[in-house]
Amino acid sequence: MAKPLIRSIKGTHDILPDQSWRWQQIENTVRDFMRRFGYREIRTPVFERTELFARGVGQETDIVSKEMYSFVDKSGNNLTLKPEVTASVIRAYLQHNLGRQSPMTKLYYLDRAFRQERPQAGRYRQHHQFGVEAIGSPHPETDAEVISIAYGILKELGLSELELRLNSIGSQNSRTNYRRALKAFLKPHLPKLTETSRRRFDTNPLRILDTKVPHEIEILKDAPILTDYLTPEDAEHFEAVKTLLQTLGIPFVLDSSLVRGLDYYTRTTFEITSSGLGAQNALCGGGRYDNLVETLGGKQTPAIGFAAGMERVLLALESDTDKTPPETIDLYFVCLDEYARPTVMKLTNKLRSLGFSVETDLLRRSLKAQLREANRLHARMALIVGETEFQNQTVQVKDLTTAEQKSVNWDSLVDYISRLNFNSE
RNA sequence: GUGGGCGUAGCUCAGUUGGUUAGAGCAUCUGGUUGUGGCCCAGAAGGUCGUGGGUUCAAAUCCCAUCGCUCACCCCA
Repeated sequence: MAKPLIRSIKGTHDILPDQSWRWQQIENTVRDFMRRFGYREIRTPVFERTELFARGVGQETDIVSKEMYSFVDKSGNNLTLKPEVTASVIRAYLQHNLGRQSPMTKLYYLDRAFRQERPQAGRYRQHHQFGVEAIGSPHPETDAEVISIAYGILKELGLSELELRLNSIGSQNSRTNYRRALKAFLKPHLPKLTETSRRRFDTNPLRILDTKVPHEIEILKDAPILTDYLTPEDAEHFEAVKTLLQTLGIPFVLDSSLVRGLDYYTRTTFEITSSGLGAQNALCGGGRYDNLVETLGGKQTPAIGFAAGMERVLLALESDTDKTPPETIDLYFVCLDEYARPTVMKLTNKLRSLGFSVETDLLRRSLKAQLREANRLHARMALIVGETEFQNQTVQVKDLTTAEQKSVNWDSLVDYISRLNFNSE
């Protein structure tokens, strides 16, 4: 009767020491990139009032209507593990009046999101994202800056085979025009459409463009194109974004079917995909959301942002290269004598406080076992204290690459080690 | 929610048409003379063959169920 093991929740994963160094690498790159672009970190709680997402992301979206982890707490509050982070960031922006401090607010985050979908390659129930929100400017330079951050980070992380897909879904007026045209076009085809598409015909016809059903894609080939229905202002904005991207040397392809599943988007939408990622090939998605701040109770404030999926970045990187972690330590302190242990601990901590990475044996194992361990950890030097050394107050310092060994007094050990140059590999 | 594939040691996998003590490599541990790592050699430890039923003299192997993992649809990071 073995006790049943408790496993991690489906669609969630432990990040073990073998992998965590990769995550740190990405996080460091992101943070440094954001610093250079002048974005400051914001951290928001893992859960929020359910209403925030219902209002912000949109009641009709799949995310809100069927994928959220929602629950009622002991006080009767309706709460939800955040399924995306933009709504939380804007909530915080409004709650703390960040817009009053300066007319332009540039924020970034490293966070997690939760959605109860069926897991598959590149899609998990808990996933990690990094992203930015640039709040306050309606101008195309902001769009270009945000896109260039997304593109730049992915490039800097070492990804190739990237494709930036770009579209404009226009403002409210453009979409009203287009919706009318699209519905007129689709009406005669209605009987041939799938049930979901027929439902969307009434609730959200633009989402029909997202279909992956072959015969629907065929029908939609002749559908009116949204960018043809943009108001002059929206068209001008879109042109400016494209020109800026060209100036910045960022290649893109136009994709008029790029609608995206969150209701708050306006004007510019974009996605960066990576080939060789399987079905979930979007590394990053984002766009402008000029009405969200107002929807959440603030005054009309234009904004744009993106979110990138860290798990997918990792997947894409692995198919690119497979580097091994650069794990190595400076010193391994071998102790063979029971009475010497306190002294060895003291010297070890002394060296650690000076910045050296030092390991010691915690299992009271044999000399042979300890040296084997030192070797496995790729220690540069082994320090050995046995009965003789303890009595003489010395340490054997052994270079593990050359096997040379030297006796050094306790008093001069720190000096001796400090003089060694560990940094020249 | 719908479909496909897969579940044998920590990891990667063998396992003949059901047949007796279920194997290998890597990793781990201990030794190869008394206090010196890597390479090599020897040995050890580690598995209720995902779980539960069924068929059979006999099941890792066949059947059913269940759970888990995985991929795709859908959706999106």
